[in-house]
Amino acid sequence: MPNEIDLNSRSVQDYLKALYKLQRDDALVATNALAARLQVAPASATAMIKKLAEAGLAEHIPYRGCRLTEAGRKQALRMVRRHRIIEQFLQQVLHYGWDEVDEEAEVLEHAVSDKLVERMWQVLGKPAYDPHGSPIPTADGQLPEQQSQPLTQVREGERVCVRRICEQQPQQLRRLEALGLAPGAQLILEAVAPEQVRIRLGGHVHTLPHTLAEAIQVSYALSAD
Amino acid sequence: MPNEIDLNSRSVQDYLKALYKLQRDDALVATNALAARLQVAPASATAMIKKLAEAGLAEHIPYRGCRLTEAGRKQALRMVRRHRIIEQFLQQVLHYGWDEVDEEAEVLEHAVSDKLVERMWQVLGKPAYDPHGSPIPTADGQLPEQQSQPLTQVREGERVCVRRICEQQPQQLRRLEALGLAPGAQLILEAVAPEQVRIRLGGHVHTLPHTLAEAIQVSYALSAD
DNA sequence: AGACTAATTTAGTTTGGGCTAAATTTTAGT
DNA sequence: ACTAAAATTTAGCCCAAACTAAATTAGTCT
Repeated sequence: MPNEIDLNSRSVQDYLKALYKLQRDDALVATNALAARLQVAPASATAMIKKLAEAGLAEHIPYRGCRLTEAGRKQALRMVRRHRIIEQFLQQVLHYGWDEVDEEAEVLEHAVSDKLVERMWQVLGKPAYDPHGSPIPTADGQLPEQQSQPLTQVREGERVCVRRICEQQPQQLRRLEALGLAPGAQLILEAVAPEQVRIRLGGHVHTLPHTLAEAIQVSYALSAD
Repeated sequence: MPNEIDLNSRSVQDYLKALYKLQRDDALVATNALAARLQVAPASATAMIKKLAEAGLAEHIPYRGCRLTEAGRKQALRMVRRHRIIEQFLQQVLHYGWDEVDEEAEVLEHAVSDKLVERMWQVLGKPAYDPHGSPIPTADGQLPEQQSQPLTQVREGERVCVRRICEQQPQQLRRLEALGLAPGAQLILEAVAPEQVRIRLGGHVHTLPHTLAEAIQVSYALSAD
């Protein structure tokens, strides 16, 4: 039943990854959203969606949208693993900066072999999380989830441990880095306002834009990893 | 005059590199030879040759063959540089073996950015030669040539220094490695027969097939690099 | 020189993945 | 409920780079 398709095709991989990133739970992803993400005309997205559905990688409900099947999700996770490992490798071994990493990884993830990815992962010490605290999917397609919530959801006055910084502009990342606000750091949430969030970190009080605070995932756990 | 062409296209890069490898001095390269090397139908090669000629990267003499222009040679050398640096990086940093390196580099050389290649080169210590002694073209497209000759051309009884091992099957490379016959090694040529070549290396005498001995470039210099 | 063979080029197709324009379906506003 | 706007799909096209089959040119042997 699942029709033939080239899983190694650059386009197929990009669509799967984009679909994975856009999908919230099992809601449908709009064709337009997918096309916008990939900088492609909506008609082109439709064409690819139909091919993915043919191949059993996605489910297509015409005029409503589409979502990944389990098989599709697995492939997508494979790409996410590649991407995260490559990014980390570029940073740690080749001394890339935050702002340079993503573009290069975007291309490389389609070119490296499984073997190369695993070698990089070994050289890095087989990490389960990348430097932002994002989990690295395992080679067999499992995603180690940690329980955490956005900093903006926490009660004021709570002491929390930073778990993860979700995808951000390089500039924002550098700002957090300068503050020492990285996975593992502890901080106290002082106040949440509609636009700003005030925190205490290492004896200093800082004010962050609300949108940035939303990307900071934290938990109440004391500090363990 | 030089018409537009995508220098970043995988195919274009492969054709340029193949042309460079096949070309001896400024002799013409046969269309068939090019097609065979790239595992492509002769007609496909013709089509690409015409595009390269259009773009000023090659010169095409219909029904006779083609050769690279200076511009084409420069691009080809850029690819050779990438290939050699990637191979060396895979070996030294990611612990690849001889037999695994080439396939991976063949794909990666089309995907990495100039920046990434230069970073790899730095991490490797900016080598001018790869582990076989093949020169790595410089970033601006110069090829550092060393004066050397095939082992089979040397007078019997001479003491020579190994400069370079030209492209060989992984199996042959491992054999030489086991003997300690690598660039920098010194040996004495004992005898050259039509099929076999006898050498003395590190106090032992070994016999090599003539074809393998041809791929060993040596010089009379005492040992300096 | 003539004629056969091998090499090369031309002509016409295919495939993947884009595109625009037009048709269709869904959604929202009154 | 009806209609206009927005989203989506269909239809038809383009381009790069491969292919096969047919036509052409070069080279060699007698």
